[in-house]
Amino acid sequence: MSVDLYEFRGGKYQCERCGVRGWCVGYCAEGAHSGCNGSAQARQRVQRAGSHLFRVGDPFQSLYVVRSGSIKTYLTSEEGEEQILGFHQPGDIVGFDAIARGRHPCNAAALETSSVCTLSFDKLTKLCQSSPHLLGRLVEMMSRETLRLTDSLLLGRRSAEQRVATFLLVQAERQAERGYSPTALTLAMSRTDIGKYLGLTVETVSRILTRFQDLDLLAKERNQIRINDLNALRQLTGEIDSHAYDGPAGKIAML
Amino acid sequence: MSVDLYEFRGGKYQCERCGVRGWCVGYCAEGAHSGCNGSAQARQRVQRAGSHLFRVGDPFQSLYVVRSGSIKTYLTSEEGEEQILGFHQPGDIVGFDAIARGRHPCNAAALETSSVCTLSFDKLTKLCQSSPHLLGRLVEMMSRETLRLTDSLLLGRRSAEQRVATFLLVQAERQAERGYSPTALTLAMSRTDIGKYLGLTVETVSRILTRFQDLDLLAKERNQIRINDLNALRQLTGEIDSHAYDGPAGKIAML
DNA sequence: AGGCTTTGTTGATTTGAATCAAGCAGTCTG
DNA sequence: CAGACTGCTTGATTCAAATCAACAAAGCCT
Repeated sequence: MSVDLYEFRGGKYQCERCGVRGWCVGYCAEGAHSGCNGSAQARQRVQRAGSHLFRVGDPFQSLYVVRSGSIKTYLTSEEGEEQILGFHQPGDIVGFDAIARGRHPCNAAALETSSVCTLSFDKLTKLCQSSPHLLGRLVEMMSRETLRLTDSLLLGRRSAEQRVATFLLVQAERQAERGYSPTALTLAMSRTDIGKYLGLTVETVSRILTRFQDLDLLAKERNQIRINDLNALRQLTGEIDSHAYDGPAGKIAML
Repeated sequence: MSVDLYEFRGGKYQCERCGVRGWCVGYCAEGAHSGCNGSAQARQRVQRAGSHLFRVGDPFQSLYVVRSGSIKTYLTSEEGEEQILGFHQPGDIVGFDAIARGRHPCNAAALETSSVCTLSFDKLTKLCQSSPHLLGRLVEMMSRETLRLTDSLLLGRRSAEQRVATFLLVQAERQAERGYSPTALTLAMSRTDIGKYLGLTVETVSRILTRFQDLDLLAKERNQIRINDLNALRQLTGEIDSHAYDGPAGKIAML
């Protein structure tokens, strides 16, 4: 079985040197832990900017682990308006929402050139039978997804300013988790996409960002944002419970 | 092991005559399906109106299956404002969001006298090792939860009128799923709670309900709502994709 | 380079829902 | 039973964000 691993880019060997393996269910599924004698045969795949991993209605075969780049999931209303459900970055898993009905209930597209690993869901569940560790990991990741969604849900009930401030801090925190500077952000998404994600218009997002700049909380230049005052921004979120993305023990708290 | 079943109210015997067993992971866990030789030892428990199943920060031990009545999950912001995350009815499972961090990230309280079954999560995961069917069911229910949250998320981006109309239709659909009339609703929650759930003020909810009544879409009297024009209401939602709660094949579509 | 499109910013105006305020109908309580 | 309370409704006013409108800057083609 482990012969297969080398037949696909993204097999065990790839996993060993993958930057997100510590987070990755796929890594466990490759037999990294005792009690597992199979492989989910993760296949690595490159997505060009704008290309789709899947679209609404596509039959569900596998979960996707983002290895590099970023992916957005979204829905389009019949009036043609796009609603962005989430931005997914390295280490994130996309596709849990498709399990229940066997079809993807949303679209997923790459925001920039990205690579993802494809995890066969059938194989994954079979492997869960022999690996309690993997099962725990899978269920934990799904639970984490409900936390992320709950956070987004609550964010939708806050003011525009709070939404934008929170968005920036979450981006900062996620960069910090991955060892990048939390103050020098490179946004992979357009202002329009930020608006579609936060449930605001582009104009509002733009206005708030310039307001933050005028207050010297940040400096912006195209998709580069330098955060000058992380604490002030944190005040503005009016947040209590950012419980998602708490990965390596909320690094940003110390910043 | 199966001796235990009768030591708790809600063991196998109870499950056999439980109205929600068709939906219930607990029922599978009680050995209803081949390949399962253990029991999650579901314990039935009665909750008085207003009493809590758990509160934010409580250690996570088990999932809860609603058998009768209704449960709300909510968070309270530091300003003391309540945000309702969901209303949970018979057959629903509460607590998935606690798995990731081992603590409940929200509160759960009964809206009326309710009974719930407690499913030990430890035992459940152990049983999943021997029962692929149970594992599939658990993962499916968790996926369904992400769909529910996504729907709530999208609902937050619609107009107040669309939110209220959608809320009523979802309630109607859920009653229909359980064999009750989809047009004669008995709301377990107050207007205030509806507002807290939809991200609107009580006043707005009240105004919209009276507007619907003035348009002869419904008749309301206290917590009793009779829907007169299901189709008109459906038009008002402006909805595309109500993908959650599609249980027994969207019965309401035929109404 | 010059035209074209896309993306972002800024300003003026409108509007949907919140807020503020008051009253009413149940129902709880001493 | 009176008074207080709670839940619901209705009206007047305010306000935050959407909409409408214009323009600037950056990328893209030939």
